[in-house]
Amino acid sequence: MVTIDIKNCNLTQIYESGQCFRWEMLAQGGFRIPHGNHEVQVIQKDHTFQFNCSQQEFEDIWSDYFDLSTDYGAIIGRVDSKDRYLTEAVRYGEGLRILRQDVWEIIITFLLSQNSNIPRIRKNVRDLFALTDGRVPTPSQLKAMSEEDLRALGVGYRAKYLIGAGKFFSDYQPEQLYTMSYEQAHQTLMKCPGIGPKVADCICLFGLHHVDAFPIDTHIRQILSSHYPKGFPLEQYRGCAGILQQYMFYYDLKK
DNA sequence: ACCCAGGCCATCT
DNA sequence: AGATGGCCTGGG
Repeated sequence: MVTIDIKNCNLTQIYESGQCFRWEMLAQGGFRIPHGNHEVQVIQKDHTFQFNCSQQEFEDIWSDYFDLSTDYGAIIGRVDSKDRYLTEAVRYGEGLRILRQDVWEIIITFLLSQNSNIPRIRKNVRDLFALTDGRVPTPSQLKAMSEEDLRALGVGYRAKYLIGAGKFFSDYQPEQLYTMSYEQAHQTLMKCPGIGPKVADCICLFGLHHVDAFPIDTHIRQILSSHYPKGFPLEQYRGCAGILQQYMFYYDLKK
C-alpha cells in the first residue's frame, strides 16, 4: 500500500473527462484503474491517495501514468486572467490531469469513440477486451477477428476499422510512435484505417503525451465558435494547449 | 419520431 | 481542395 499526497488530482473528474474508458468506480468512491495489462485500485480522500500496490510498482508504473512530474497548478497559472471563459474552465476542472496511457490501448479506444458517447464507448471497450480475457487485444489478435463477431458487440461500422488497425499495427509497431515528433506521429497515424485528424490528435495527446495536440470535436468546435471566433490562441499556450483543451471539454461536458 | 453523440471515408464537383 | 451523404447504435 502506498499513501501519497497529490495536488490537482481528482479521480472522479479524470474518470468523467473522456480520456480513459476502462476505469471502474467502486463502492466507497474508489476506482479500479487498468493500464495496459496492469491494474491498481486507488482511494482518494481530499489530496491524499492510497494505491494498493507496492512502492516499487508505484514508482515504476503509476507515478508516470498519473503524470506526477508535471505541475498542473503551474499550467492553470499560465491562463490569461482576462480570458474569463478559460479561467472559469480551469477553476472548474482543477483536478484534471492528462494521463500517460498506453498508446496501443488509446488507439483502440479512440477508434471506438468516433460518433459515439462515453457510456457506449465504455461498454464497447469492455466487451471488446472481454474477447481477449480482459487483456488488451494485440494487433495480431485484432487482425484475426471477424467483422461479424465484432459487430455483434455493437461497435457498428467501427468493426472494420478495428481489423484494419490490427493489420496496420501488425506490420508497424505502435511503440515506434513514441520516438516521433507530434507532426510525424500524426501523419503516420492518419495512414491507419479509421483514424482521421481528430482521432489522430486524441491519440497524440492521450497516448503519446504531445500536449500541443489540440483535438477539435463537435464540443470544442462549438466552444471555439462562441468563445474564440478568431481561433484559440495556440501560440500563447504553446506547451500546454492540449491540456487546456481538456479543461474546456470537461467544463462544456458538465454544463 | 427525430436528432445527435468526442468522425471517417468514398464520392462527387 | 472542398463539400456532401452514408454509416452502426443508443439515448434524450
